[in-house]
Amino acid sequence: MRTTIHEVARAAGVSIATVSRALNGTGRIAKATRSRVLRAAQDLGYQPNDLARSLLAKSTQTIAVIVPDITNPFFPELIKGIEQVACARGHLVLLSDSADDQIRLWQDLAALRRKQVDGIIFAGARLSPDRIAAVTAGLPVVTVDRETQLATASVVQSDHRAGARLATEHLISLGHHRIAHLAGPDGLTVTAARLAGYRQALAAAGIPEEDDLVVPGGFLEEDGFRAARELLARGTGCTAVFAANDLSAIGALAAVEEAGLRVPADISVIGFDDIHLAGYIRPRLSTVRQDVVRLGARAAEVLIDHLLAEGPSRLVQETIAVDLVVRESTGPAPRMVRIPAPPTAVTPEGGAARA
Amino acid sequence: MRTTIHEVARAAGVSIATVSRALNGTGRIAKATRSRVLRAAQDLGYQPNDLARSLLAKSTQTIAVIVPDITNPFFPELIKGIEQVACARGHLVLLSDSADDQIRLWQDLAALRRKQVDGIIFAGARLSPDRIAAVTAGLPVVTVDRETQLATASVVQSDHRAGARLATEHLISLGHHRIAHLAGPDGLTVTAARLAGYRQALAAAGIPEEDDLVVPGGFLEEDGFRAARELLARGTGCTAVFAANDLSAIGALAAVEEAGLRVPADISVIGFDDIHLAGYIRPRLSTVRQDVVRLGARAAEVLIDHLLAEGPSRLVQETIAVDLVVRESTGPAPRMVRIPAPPTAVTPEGGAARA
DNA sequence: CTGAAAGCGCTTACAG
DNA sequence: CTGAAAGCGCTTACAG
Repeated sequence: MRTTIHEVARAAGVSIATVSRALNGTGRIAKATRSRVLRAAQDLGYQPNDLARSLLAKSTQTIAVIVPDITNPFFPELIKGIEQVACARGHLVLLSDSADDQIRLWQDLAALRRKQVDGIIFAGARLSPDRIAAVTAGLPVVTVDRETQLATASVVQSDHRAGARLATEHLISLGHHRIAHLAGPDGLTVTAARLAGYRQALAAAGIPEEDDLVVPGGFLEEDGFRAARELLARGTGCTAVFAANDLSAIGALAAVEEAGLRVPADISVIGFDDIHLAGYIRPRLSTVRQDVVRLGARAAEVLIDHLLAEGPSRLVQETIAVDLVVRESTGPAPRMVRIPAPPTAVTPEGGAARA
Repeated sequence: MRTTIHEVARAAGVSIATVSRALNGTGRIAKATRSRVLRAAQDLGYQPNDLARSLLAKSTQTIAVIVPDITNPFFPELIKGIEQVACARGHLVLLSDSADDQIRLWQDLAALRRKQVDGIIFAGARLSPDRIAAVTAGLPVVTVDRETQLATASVVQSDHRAGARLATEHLISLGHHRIAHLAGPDGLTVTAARLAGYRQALAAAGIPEEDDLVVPGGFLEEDGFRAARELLARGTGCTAVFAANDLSAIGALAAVEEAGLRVPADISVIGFDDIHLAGYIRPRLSTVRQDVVRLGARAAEVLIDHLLAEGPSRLVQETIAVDLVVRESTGPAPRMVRIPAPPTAVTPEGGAARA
């Protein structure tokens, strides 16, 4: 049994009210009483029980973070940023890695509410705005990478569109005309924003879009691998690829090599994110850097500001700038386009594949 | 203001005790009353407040997970496993990414206790057993990758020593004699265990150890990069490198390439972990696979079992097997050893470096 | 400056 | 089967 305020009160010979005041430094209290109480608390190893405290205060100093897949390197960085400011501002973080599983998400969300979290950071969610609203009803919410007309949520996100434009313009400036895009997962605003930026850049350069050059993909290595293989099999003669993110770019790199082509001599590849590994793999990956830790930090700051504000606070819509990082995976467009022999492309497992 | 049990009681025309029983399905209750209460709760959107519940129950159904750096791909996988079973068994996860910062760790640990978490999973901690004991006093603890004589903690971990032996034996079987080891961070039992396995394999093969071939490193790409560069500069003529983990192996790969050597033709490199990317980078990384998600799942299971057990439960000491994964970064020892010109090795930034 | 009392939102013996 | 009461561990007016 843990020591309670009653034990401390008895040991110090005062009432529990006095102990509470001494410990919290609230209200007038005699110096002597105060130190007597402090001593007693110390001696007994007393630790206040936040459950009781929170029950009164109607605040738990806890925020929930919901992510779809903590295994994707984007989210740990985001969480790092969130944790940093949460800790600094006296909050704890309750984590749910469930957003990609509707059942579990629902379950976790309910549990989180019952636990009386003060607010929620929703990252990379595939939930529709109204469902989010329904579930979080009343709780302050900050979404990351999820533009939404949600009347109750602030949004913090990187400037995906500008980043995609940057990446595409970089390829154009290297002389590429036939530039492919391996898109992100369906139904995410990030996916749409990056596609839009890609299109914008093409349009601005007067390069006509070709449907064949946009391939559905995803955020994992295997998504990029598959998408790139599909792209190569189409025989579009593209000389550059803008991948949905770094992981898919790395998958694309593997597919290109599989096809017997070289990066960047035959095909340039650029990603998005600038994960830590991007500078270590060969060829070093050109990419668009987003400051994910800062993104998380800002999300937490915005949320905690909401919590501190009396009444309904003004919602925030914040966009964070991104940078182009040029490394080795992008280079000048080749004079002559080498076309791989698609029918018998080798799979990574060593077998033969047919598109 | 959220609806409380009182509102529901009034709406259903019963006492709060009855509401409680109806909602929890405990005790005898008339069918009609029960459904009347359920309706009312439904209509009012009633959600019980777990703070009050936990105050009585002396259990919050919440476990804390403490990691040193969530950005290291090992930990997200671990957390994924933990989350899966925690969720399945009705527990929530409170996360603290503070173990590498003593101040914050201390602070978080205190906050976690006040929040009345039911137990703690301590992963990759650099804290001494007695300090852990002091802080967690009384709480069930499971440590991951941290053998400790801690009388109060169970341990779940991969078989690092066996894995290191596997990796080293693999290199030996390829004809390598001069095998280097880029060690992990100082003071971690994982580091010691992997070093021990490496030594065991050498000894078993009758290969004498050389101090020059063991280089202090770490778990990050830059650690592996630096360590490998240092190793190359020593001119030891080694033909194979067993790196502390995959990230450091990838750093080593970069350093080897920097020095103008080829992998595996000139030098073989093997890592530890089998992160998802290992099969996608070029050359594909040979490594030792540990099932980190399972590790996390087991840690959570063991902890929750402790929570459910009446009284002090028997501590568990569980070791999970690992596998050798051979890909492309390891190959036969070269006939002739190529030695790089150390004095002017090129840095990744393009400048000249001196060791 | 300090204590007795009420109350946060629940659960659970104890009566009836 | 149901309700009144006590109590979980605190904080905070309200008196004094």
